[in-house]
Amino acid sequence: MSIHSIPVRPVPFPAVAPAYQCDGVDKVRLISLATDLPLAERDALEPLSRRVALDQKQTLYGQDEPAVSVFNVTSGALRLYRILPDGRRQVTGFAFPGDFLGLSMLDRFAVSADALGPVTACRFERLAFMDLLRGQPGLMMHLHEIMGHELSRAKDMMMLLGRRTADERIATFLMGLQERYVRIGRSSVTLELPMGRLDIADHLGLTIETVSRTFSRLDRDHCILIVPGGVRLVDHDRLARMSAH
Amino acid sequence: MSIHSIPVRPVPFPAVAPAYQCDGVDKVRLISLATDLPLAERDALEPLSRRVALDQKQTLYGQDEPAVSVFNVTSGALRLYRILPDGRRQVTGFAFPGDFLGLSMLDRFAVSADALGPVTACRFERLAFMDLLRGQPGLMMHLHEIMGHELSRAKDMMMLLGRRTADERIATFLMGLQERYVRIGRSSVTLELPMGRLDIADHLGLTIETVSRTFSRLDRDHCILIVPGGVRLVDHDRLARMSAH
DNA sequence: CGGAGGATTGATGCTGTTCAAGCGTAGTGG
DNA sequence: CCACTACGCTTGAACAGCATCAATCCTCCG
Repeated sequence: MSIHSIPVRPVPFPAVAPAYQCDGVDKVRLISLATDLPLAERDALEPLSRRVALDQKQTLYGQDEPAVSVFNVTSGALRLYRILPDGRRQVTGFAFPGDFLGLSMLDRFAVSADALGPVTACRFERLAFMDLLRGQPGLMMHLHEIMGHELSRAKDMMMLLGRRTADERIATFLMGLQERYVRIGRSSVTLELPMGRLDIADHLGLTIETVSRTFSRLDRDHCILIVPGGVRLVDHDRLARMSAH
Repeated sequence: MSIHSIPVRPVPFPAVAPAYQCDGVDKVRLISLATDLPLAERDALEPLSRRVALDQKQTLYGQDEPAVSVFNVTSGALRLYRILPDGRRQVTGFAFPGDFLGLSMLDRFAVSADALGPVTACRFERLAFMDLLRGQPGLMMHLHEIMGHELSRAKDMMMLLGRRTADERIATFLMGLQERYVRIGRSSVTLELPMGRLDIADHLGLTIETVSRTFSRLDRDHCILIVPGGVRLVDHDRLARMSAH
């Protein structure tokens, strides 16, 4: 088999070095560099934190469990979801490096969270975290602001789930994911999709078949290119028009 | 026409005295008694506030407008919504006495808010409000918690919009509204519906026709009783089962 | 009485679901 | 190296739930 017969199979996604390793030599940074937090505030938090590592499919916490911890994701991706008694599932979102989980700091978790692949995060004991915040109004404000953005995205999702077609949902999802990847400094030509089709379906309020069909059609129309483990956004403009904000 | 021939038309909903009048004699309480806030914290806020009054259909603020204010509703009801360029609308929620609006305190409002009927609210200048919070970590925490609940309800909405049938949506909506009315101390036998069918439809991701048909069917099945301006929840258990949490 | 606006009801159609089969790749063991 | 399985994804055909279009009704109000 000559070197030229190597299949066109695109290169796997370059492994992004976990953020906590990017910082320097002697000091290990636990809180993801992708966070919105200023350095000083991260420094205030770090002493409280402990590392956690999860393998694929392991769960970080379950819905309605007592929320003893707050988390900051440092590498990998998680899915956040709720399940109805009869098994119907709504994936409320996905978490990536830099994201905080459990920020609302209620007594119990509002959703379940499990790992889509290997994940590292740092964990804060919730009560200690809250004590710290009481003395750091600036940091508290900042976390409040982050939560405000989360709430705003939740309203985007309501619009998407309540009023948009399948095509629009998929397009919006892809564009949104790309935007998020850019913010955390990942290459934006090709989108890694660490979640499966079923996760996407349960996120967008569709079935796996509809997701698959829509992906296929977008591929056929040269709007996207389906590659193993992700998609390449080919016709960015058309996607943007479809997601029609 | 004898007194007995007076139509069975139920009595109009008893006007709930605006909360700010319930407080005492010499001191006018601006912040709604229905708030979750402890008295001491309300006292800290009040000096900053100014009353606002709206007539039906007047708007309190528009989506993407610079958010110069934060509000606390004292009487009446508002609808909160977003609109797509092509006119599709998602009503993200309704606001009742005690509710805070604009609590995420981002630079711009995430949704539009307008009055479903006469409304009074109290307005806080956002920056002054934030300054005050910096000195009141307990109050800040409290508002954060309120926002946490809002986020949790937003996730309920995602589940509802993404995964539930029309019947379930209506049942869940009615049960949820009742629960809210109970919390703010309103009679719970008969539900006032200050919003129109179209508002409900745009809230639940349905069309006005589907909402109307579902209401009619529930009425026919003696599950609810449609009365002018609202509904009476007759078969509470069946509704609860339909909303199937 | 007449008009306006919201709500209801009916007939029809479409989008996305459901059910079912087939495909591709990865992993395993002979 | 090749079966064999497992799992996720894709594709097709038929169906259903809700949307759309359109007409009518009801109630409030001038």
